[in-house]
Amino acid sequence: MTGPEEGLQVDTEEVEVLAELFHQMADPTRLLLLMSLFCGEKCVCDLAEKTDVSVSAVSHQLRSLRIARLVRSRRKGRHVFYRLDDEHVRDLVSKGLEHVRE
Amino acid sequence: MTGPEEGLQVDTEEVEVLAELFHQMADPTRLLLLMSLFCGEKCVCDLAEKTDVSVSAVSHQLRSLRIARLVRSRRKGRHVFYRLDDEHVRDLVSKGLEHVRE
DNA sequence: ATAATACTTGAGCAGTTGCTCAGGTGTTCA
DNA sequence: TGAACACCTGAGCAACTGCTCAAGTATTAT
Repeated sequence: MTGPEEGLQVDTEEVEVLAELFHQMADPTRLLLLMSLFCGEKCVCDLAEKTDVSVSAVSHQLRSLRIARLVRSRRKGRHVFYRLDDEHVRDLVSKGLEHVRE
Repeated sequence: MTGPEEGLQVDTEEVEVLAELFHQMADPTRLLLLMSLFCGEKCVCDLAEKTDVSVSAVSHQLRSLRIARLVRSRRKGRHVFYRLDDEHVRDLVSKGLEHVRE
């Protein structure tokens, strides 16, 4: 009745990796940062200003997102620019938004 | 360069609701429960057995998923059967799985 | 009524999270 | 070189999470 997804086969590690992906998107600050990067790369101080979160807190969260490979960074002079690392992330957030907007 | 999603407009409450949705899918136990419900409704003891988590822990997590409207329950005799409340959840988990499987 | 089964719930606790604060690194410019 | 700017990082702490345990409710069977 549900199509080809009957009997979905997943191992424990796969579930944990997936949970970690959702975990990264499960915090309002990190989610806001990801959404802010939808329209292209931004530096830390821009992100801090737009999200109204301290530079330090933003940096901590970006580090978390970077380690989890949801964002990528590059330095240009004194600024470090962040961008989404993967279009899947954009898809997931968009799908989620569709859901909460019904 | 990113299409119609430039300048994505979201208010604070919307971000928090979306974060809460991802939060529900961010725990390995809850995620496993959701995946177990992909092929149809199951009672608590079946879910506990299949996920190898105690009945009490499963019940606590199902309660959380129920309050967040990711699952729905119905009693039939001594058993309580749970099922996904929304096809969006299936979509999100499937999309996420695609991502972690590259 | 009594017992057994299936599930729920509250308390308590160890582990985790996300923030601030203070100090550090890297880069530019006078 | 030294000051200013942009960012990173570790420590510490209050808040939150997910588990177990013990006790509860709901339903069925005898």
